[in-house]
Amino acid sequence: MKELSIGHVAKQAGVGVETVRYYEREGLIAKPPRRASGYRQYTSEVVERVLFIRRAKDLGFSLKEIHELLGLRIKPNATSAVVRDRAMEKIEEISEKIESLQHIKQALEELVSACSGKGPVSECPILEAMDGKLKS
Amino acid sequence: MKELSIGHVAKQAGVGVETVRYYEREGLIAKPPRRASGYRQYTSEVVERVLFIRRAKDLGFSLKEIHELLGLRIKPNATSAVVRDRAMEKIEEISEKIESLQHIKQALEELVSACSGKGPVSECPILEAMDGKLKS
DNA sequence: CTTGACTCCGTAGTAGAGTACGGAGTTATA
DNA sequence: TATAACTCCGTACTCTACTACGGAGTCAAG
Repeated sequence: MKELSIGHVAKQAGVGVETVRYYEREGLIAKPPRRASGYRQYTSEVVERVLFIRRAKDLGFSLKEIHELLGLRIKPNATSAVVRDRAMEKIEEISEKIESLQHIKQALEELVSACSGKGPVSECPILEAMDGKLKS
Repeated sequence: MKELSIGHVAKQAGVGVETVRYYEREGLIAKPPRRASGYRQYTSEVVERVLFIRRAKDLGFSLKEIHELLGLRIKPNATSAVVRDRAMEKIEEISEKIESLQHIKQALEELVSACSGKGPVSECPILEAMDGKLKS
């Protein structure tokens, strides 16, 4: 567990220094201790956290949702039904996302195999390849 | 195939009228024919298209990426290697998204089952439940 | 045939998520 | 120890994706 400056964190997480400061302001990462000089002093855990935020953002979660996601924590035994329910909602939401992505992926795969010969033989855009998959 | 006004399209796709016009301006949906009065005249296909855009946006694709996605079309036989490659890139990208979502889902599931007793018994937030899954 | 809802257009405003700036102090390395 | 690179902070700017406005024309239900 080495001590990291904000620049090191940023580089390791693949974001800009300003982004790290921004996430701190927004409460997505904890305010780290400071050196005498006022410089922020991180441990490598924060790198994981930033990577998680980035990934989740890429998956269509807003920072607000990510905040919620990161805040979900359950004390074993003292199982708060509220938190549990929030977590289960999230799981449901994520399952739907996975399904949608699988549909799009399938459509693209059909498209790549030259639409497997079926359908109007002219152009074959992705939406046609998706058939009725849009309903789900 | 009934004729739809912009308001009907918007309602059926669950977006605002302004959003439909915006997508038209951005080239995400085709400019529809107009009545004598200048009113836009749609077929229900555009509803599918808007639904697709919405779904894709929810999955973390930008409108620019969605534009590309919608533009992917392969003429069977005249298989343009370029388009094919773009499609395969997208497939790869989507596979990664699915994997990430599965990791987050898994972590949430562990969390719901009270972190299955392992790890520091105190709080058990999502990042701990994700172990080293962040690497992928 | 009226009248309330709908549509037209261009322009302007907003929210979310960064990104840039600039002057002053700090740190690492040659 | 000099000096380049890094960090501090607050504020302001940018980009994306809408969302609202307003006045004038159009449509459709009663």
